[in-house]
Amino acid sequence: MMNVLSNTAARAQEQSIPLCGPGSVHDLPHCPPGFVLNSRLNAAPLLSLHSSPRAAKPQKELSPEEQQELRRKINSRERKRMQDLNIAMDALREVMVPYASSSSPSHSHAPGAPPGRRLSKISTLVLARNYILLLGSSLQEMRRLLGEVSIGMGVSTGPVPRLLFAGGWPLIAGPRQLLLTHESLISSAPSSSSSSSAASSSSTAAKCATVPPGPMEASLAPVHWSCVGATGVPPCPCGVCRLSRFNHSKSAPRFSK
DNA sequence: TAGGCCATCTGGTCCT
DNA sequence: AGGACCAGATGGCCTA
Repeated sequence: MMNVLSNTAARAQEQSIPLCGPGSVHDLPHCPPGFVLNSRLNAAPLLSLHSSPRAAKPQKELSPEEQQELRRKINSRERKRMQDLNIAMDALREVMVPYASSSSPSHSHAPGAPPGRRLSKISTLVLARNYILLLGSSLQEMRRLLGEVSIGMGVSTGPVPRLLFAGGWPLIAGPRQLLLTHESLISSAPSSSSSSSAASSSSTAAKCATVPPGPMEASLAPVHWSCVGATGVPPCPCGVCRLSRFNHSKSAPRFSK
């Protein structure tokens, strides 16, 4: 694990050197001579900030230096954003890697992730989602067993935690839904799907018939732990379902920052 | 060498 | 208006 993580950090550091070259916009004051310049930088000059199709609005006149400075700021923000995203992804990996390594290769999505290798982003996300679904179904099963036990003992709500017994276990569907009940989740299911990133990929397979209609239903359905094909379930033709069962619900509004 | 994965740049759109 | 978010393009690195 440490190897994986340190390797990740090293590689990230190595690759975080922005592309730069003569006349290009870069944040680092030092730029390796002969560094390969992204051809797009040549094709799309920075001054296009000025003449974008969006320029219907009156744009403030900017000197080339100001435009360059603005572009630097924007690039820097974007880089920071992506680095933060990667930090979060690493944190998620750290949680998922032990789980991933404990399951057989055919059980994790990760077609390209042999054991011992860092989980790719897509593998990490798919694995995390499956893990959450498993927890959901385990919880469901636990409730059922507790119900049977308490009925057999002639106890309605004794030592059994009320929340658990009543099915009121807090289910988290999003930052704004930290304490929702089962029922409220179901009623709000269409608007409480995952992030917009997942939503964007979901748009490609809205007609997928092999996936459940909503997040709650998905969590209640039995979880398949393998890539499609190993379970005997015919694979969905869409690109996402090839990776795992995936909920193609309509995209949710963005979470506020 | 092809393909997968990734970081970065960039322009567009949406939100505050 | 400025920032956040997104997706396309591009090129580098790594592995089979």
